[in-house]
Amino acid sequence: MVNALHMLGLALYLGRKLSSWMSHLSTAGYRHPLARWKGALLGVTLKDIAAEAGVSLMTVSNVVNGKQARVSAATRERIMRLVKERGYVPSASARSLAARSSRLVGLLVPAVGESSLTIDPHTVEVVGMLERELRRLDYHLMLRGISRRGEITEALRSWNLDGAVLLGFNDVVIDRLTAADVGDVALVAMDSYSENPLALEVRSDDFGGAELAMRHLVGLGHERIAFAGPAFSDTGVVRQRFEGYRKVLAGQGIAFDPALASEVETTHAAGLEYGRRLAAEHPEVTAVFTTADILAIGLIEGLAAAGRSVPGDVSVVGYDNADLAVYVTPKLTTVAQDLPGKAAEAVRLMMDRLAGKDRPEQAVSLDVALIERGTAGPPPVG
Amino acid sequence: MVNALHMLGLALYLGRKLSSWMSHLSTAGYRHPLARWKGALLGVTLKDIAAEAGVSLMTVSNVVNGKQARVSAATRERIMRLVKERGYVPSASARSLAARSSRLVGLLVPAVGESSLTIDPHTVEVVGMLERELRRLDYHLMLRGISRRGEITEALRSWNLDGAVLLGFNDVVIDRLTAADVGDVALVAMDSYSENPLALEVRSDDFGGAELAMRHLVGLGHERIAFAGPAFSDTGVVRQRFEGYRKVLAGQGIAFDPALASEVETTHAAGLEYGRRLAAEHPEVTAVFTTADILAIGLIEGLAAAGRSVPGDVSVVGYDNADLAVYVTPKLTTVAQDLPGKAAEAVRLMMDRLAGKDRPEQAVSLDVALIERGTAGPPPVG
DNA sequence: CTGAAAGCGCTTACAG
DNA sequence: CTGAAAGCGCTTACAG
Repeated sequence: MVNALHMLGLALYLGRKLSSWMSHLSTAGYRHPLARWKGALLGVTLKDIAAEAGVSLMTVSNVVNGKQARVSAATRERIMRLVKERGYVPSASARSLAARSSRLVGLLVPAVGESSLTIDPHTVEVVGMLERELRRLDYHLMLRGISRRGEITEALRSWNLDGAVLLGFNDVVIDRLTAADVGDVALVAMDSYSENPLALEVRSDDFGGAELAMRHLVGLGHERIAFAGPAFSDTGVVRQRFEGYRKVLAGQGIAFDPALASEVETTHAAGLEYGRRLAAEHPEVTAVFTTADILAIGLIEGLAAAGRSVPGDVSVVGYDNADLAVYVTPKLTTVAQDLPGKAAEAVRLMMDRLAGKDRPEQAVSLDVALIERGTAGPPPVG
Repeated sequence: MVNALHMLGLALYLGRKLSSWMSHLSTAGYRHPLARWKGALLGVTLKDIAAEAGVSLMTVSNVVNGKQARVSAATRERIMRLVKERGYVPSASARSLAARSSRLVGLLVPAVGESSLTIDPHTVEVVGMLERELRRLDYHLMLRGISRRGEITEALRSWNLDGAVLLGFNDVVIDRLTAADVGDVALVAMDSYSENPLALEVRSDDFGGAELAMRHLVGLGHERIAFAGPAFSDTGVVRQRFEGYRKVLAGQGIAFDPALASEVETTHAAGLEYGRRLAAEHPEVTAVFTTADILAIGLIEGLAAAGRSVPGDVSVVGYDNADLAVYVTPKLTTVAQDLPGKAAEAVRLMMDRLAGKDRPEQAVSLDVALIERGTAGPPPVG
């Protein structure tokens, strides 16, 4: 039943096409019909439009591409109408092959082996914004998980990408990219502190964000302040935040205690476990600066499980100002990044590069802001 | 400084290429060098490999595409080595143009005008899983926001997509798709209840999910149960859940009270506002079934603000089992969908269709499960 | 097992 | 303002 309907729809659609199809057959000689089935279905090409309009391919091409100066207003009108009527859509692969540009931008995201892409909420927003900016500029976006190093190059090459955004890679991965890998793709590395001149860099002021959080905590009167984040000994975003933490500590004459800096994964579960441990092992700590909201929220729950309340006993500052931050009680004090700015700058840098401009000397660094809510207060008295 | 480094890298890379480039110039006559700059950079083609190996284009093509039977083991070896050495990556656009298939799948998501894609957490997971499945099958994924109806067709056509997944569209949008729009693209409509035979449908058992939630609530002893979700008068997912709600009510001999079914947006803020209103206007309500976790969490906060506790005074059941559900206190009782199953089925249907199999008679419907946590309990006594 | 020819649907770089 | 030719890098459908 359903299949019958399906076939009916197809048949109706094919009706229109059939006559031109038949005549094509007779003039061009027999070619296995199924071989060109798809072509026949999707089929309106520049050539078709040109034939109907009685002009050359070139003229239609010029009209479609808006090279107005090259075509008279009259023929332009006529062609535009035909294009609309026949539902002509240019073939992007043909364009990409013939022209220098594919108008295709890759969004490359790390993928761990066989597991699926884990795009954190923070990244998702950036993806959505990138897509919009790029769509406005008439670029298309290709989403690709990268599980082996060589896949980056493959991705750039095979689809002849004009640009690509690297989202969430370690600095070392960016560092290792060579000119042979990159070719002339306009490559933007987001949140990277790599010095690789082949990549354009857009990031937040991570060092400054940590300073903001720490100054707030210190201003509130805290002295025993812990730090929690993933892999902060590496270079990169987390390292910067760690350095910001240490700098404020040093500025206050507070000695850095390595026992108070913990490597904690960016998950709720890891945060929870860390909270329990912290309460047990370091009861002297009155505040924690974390590098992610989700970690902070887990931490707060872990602290609560150990009988320590936030912000009464311990103050907590998160990072990212995720939606999540206002769903929990008390609402999370956190550092907000300028996500729209990040996306916009990434696209701007890419387009500048594509337009042949020189790479800027400095990486683009976006401002951050402290959002004071309910999880940071003065330390408990006594 | 940075620019100098950049140039240096480029120069080093170009070194290798330069000699073949020069000879090409002299034999082929002068062509504006910059015109072919990009080609020169990315440049290893089938032809290059064929020339180096001393065989024809076709032979290399056969090797690269794994048509083993057609090439002797010896030449295959030699060619494989060259391909590796020279870092040959096939041009996807050339393939797409020459062959019947682009190995490109579109991920089409509604975009409201100029605003950026809003991909809810639930959708993000599906995207990640789709990407992985598709990548394993050697397909690429194109992410595209759709703001006008015609853009669906444009997207399918311009990149000659083999398949596409429609994520988050209203049923009416799916309904209106014609064979001319779809062509022979393998189209999967996720979470759609459209009857359009041109789309393959994958969804959860939304009706059953509502039944599960409602039976739980009824079993706990509730009788005044409210329903909250967006646009449930439309067809589609939310409508199905609404019907499930009504069916259980009817089964229990409880009269449906339209005043207890509220149209509430799927946001925390809307949930919060709804919670306040519900507490004020319908103090008799002892339980609420909502169509989204985020709404449920807002609702719980609104209820709390009005002095009503969950689950003491009011029970709440969410939907989706978002990560969020366990971050709040008390943890959310909710209905979980089989997200990996959804992604896997979508890909399976698409591949079957691409392999020429008939469209299945039935839409694929995935099982749901009730996750009992802390927000649903017996109604207050008295 | 191997290859020469034609063509996919466009754009580029010209010449008129 | 308009168009004929060459070519982008592949695959298809053959013929040997």
